[in-house]
Parts: sequence; C-alpha cells; structure tokens
Amino acid sequence: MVMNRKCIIRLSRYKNALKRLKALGFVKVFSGNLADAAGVTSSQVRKDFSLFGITGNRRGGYKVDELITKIREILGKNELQKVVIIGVGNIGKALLRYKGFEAGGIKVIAGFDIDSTKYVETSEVPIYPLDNFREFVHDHDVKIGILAVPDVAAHHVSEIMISAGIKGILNFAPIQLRTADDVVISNINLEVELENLIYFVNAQGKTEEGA
Amino acid sequence: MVMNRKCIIRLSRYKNALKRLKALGFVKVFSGNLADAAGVTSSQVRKDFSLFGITGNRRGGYKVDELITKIREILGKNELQKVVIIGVGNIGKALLRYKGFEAGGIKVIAGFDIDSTKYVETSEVPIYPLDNFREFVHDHDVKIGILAVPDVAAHHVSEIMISAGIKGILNFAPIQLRTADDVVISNINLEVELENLIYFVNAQGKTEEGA
DNA sequence: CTTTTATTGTGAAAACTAATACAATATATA
DNA sequence: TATATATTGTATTAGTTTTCACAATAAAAG
Repeated sequence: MVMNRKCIIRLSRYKNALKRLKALGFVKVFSGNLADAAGVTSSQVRKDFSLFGITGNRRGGYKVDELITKIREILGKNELQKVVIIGVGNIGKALLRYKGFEAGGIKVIAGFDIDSTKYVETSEVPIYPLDNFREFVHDHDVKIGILAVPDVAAHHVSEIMISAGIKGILNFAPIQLRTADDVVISNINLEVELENLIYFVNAQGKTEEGA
Repeated sequence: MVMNRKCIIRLSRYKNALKRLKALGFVKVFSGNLADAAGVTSSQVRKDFSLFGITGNRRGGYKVDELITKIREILGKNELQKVVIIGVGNIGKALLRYKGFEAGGIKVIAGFDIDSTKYVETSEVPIYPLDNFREFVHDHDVKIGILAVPDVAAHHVSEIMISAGIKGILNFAPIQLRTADDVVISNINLEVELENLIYFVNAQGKTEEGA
C-alpha cells in the first residue's frame, strides 16, 4: 500500500489529464503525454505506475480507458463517495453549490450548521442542525466530512465529527487539528497559500534583479 | 533565499501559532512550544529558523514579538498585500466575502467577471468587468490574483492575468496551468484533495484489518 | 523474417528533507 | 561567584523522493 501523499495526488492529476485526453479522442497515451499534461517528468509517471503495479506495453504506451479504470480503482472512486459539509458559511455554502464534484464520483449529500436560520431541508442539498449529525452519518455511512466552521469552533466540531464516525476531514479552518491515529486530516489554509505565493513572487523579483 | 515550499508553509504556521500564543499572554516561547502548536518537531523549528537566520537565546528561547516581526518580514507581510479575484462564481464569491484574510495583512480589493449581471461597484469589494482588469492591475500595482473561473476558461484567463502583470496565481480550476518562468502558480484542487482523503481512509481501513 | 526504433519498467545514483545528537552557552540556583 | 540545568544551533546521520540510465521488448519498417 503506497502511503506517499504526493504520489496519490499525482495519480489524481493523471486521472484528470486522462479524462481530458480521452475527450480529445486519445485511445492510448505514452508516459510523456501524461507527464506534459500533469506537469511532471515521464520517468516520474512510469515510476508512479510501477509502484501501483500499473503496466503498459513497451513501445505501445498505455490504453486510456484501462488506465482511467485502474486509477479509479486505486483511488476507491469506482463507487460514489458521499461527503458532508459542516459549517454553512461563505466557504461551506460555496462547496454545497459547487457542481464540479459529481463528474468525479463525489457527492455532497448534506450540510450541517448550528445556526438555525440556515436549515433548509428542501433544497437540492439539505442543511440540517448539527444535532442531527451523528444520526445522519450513521444512517448514511458517511466517512468523509468537510470542516468549514470558524477557527474558534473548529477543534470542538472536529471532535463531534470523529466521535460520529467520520474518518477523513478536509479542514478549511486555519488551525492545526490534533486527532486520533485512525482519522486522516487534510488542511486547506487559504491565508497560508497566499503567503506562500507572496513570498515566492517577492523572491522571484529578487533573483531576477540579481540575474 | 530559501526556495523550499514546505519550509515557507511551516513559517506561516509558526506565525499563526505565535499569534495565538501571544493572545494567550506568552512573551517568549521555546522551540518545543512552537513545535507542538504547529505539529512538527522542535529540531525542525530550530532548523527552519537557522535557514532564515532567525536566532533566539540559548536557554532563553525566542521573544514572541520579535519572532512574529521577523517572520512577517521574511514572508513580505509587513506591508498590506492586495489581491484580486477573477471569476465571481460560488468559490470566488465566498472568497470575496471571507473576512479571515484581513487580520493577516491580505486584502481582496476587487473581483472581476465576464458575466455582466455580477457587476457591483458599490459593495464593500467591487466587482468589475474583466475588460477593466488590465487597467485596474496597473493602477493598483496588484501582483497576486485568485483564479476561480470554470476549467474551460482557466487557461485563457490565466493568460490575461499574466499579460496584465500578475506574478502569482492561486488557481482553483482543476487544470494544470502552464506559464512563464517568472509567474508563480499555487493550485488548490478540491476534488484531488477529497480523492486523497478517500484513498487514505480506505487504506487506513485495510491496514487496520491487517493489524 | 530480420532489423530498426521507440517506449516501458526498474535498479542505482543523486538530490532533497527531516531527525538525531551533542557542543555551546545563557539563565537559574546555591 | 561557582555549579547545575535547560535550551539553542548545527554537524552528522538517516530517510524519502526524484532523476538517471539502460536492458527488455513490442511495434514498425524493410
């Protein structure tokens, strides 16, 4: 079992690239095509594939359809993945409405909030009180949750999520969640990302001067 | 000039942790405190600091205020950083309204869209037609842009951004942007993040069984 | 059918990143 | 002031990830 996060992320990117290539009519691809599309080297592509036991034909490349299927298998995406969102503020609401997931086999099936003015059970994706969370997660066998509450609430809510049975959290709150070993956390911190950009843009300016 | 992205991201995290510790009344901290708050080891903290020439006192730790100032300097955050958003859909709108940036010295000063029904010049953050982009970027000396348009438009819009003088792009579109060397791109791909979580949650399940 | 050619698959080398260990030393204590 | 102690700063070691290089081989060409 490959536990290298970067490698899994590249696998997702290969899959996305393959979908685009397929839409363009490609039936088979070479490692170099995928490398270009995903912004890596061809040997990186082949090495990644070899880690997962994905093989092609020497001199013949890889068949697009087979590759997509195999990658989806590895990523556990051949069955629909149900996701819930906790915190229906700016970000949470945007993700509830975002249509981009469904094509990829991910479906946001509900939102939860403590603010009762946000409850809407009739909309496309219903929004329930946080009190209903545990029952909902149990009934629908949900394993993945998106945490989009303000930072002061984040740790408390994450504990609610975990105790309800959530095993993977995509955390938008700008704090470092500390959790049990069997729960996987992915952090998206927009301020950190922007600070990163600012640093490298400034650095770029400096090295350009120097060159 | 440190060019290790992970290291810069940790620096941002240290800064955030320091702000929290300061709010709790801390005047000085030890590498171990920061390590705990940021979820790394203490030697990692010291190694990172040493790369940037940040020094403390042996046996005395680091002064919180000095540290924050130095990190902000390194990150280029001692002056207000102006950011624009291109694409005022679900995600773009959420980021326009998001209040979390300002405390960190980042200000979203405008949004842009091709859809004329979205123009609002009177709201807190004005939304203009994309045609005004080049002039606005020039007038306000903006260097950082958030790209939040649908994937089919992303590459075209990124070219408009770069030709207008944008040097750093935070890209939410699920494609790999290809750009000039002097432009820095950071990608946030929510589907990829979720796929990653799904993989590791499944993997967790498997290793648990095996154990 | 034989030769040439392009591409895969992977072991080995290189580059990069993190952890360990400990000397140097500032602060605290007696 | 002298001694003990806790913490930094960094050289070294270990670990991880990527690139390189090339044998194996399938397809194409002759």
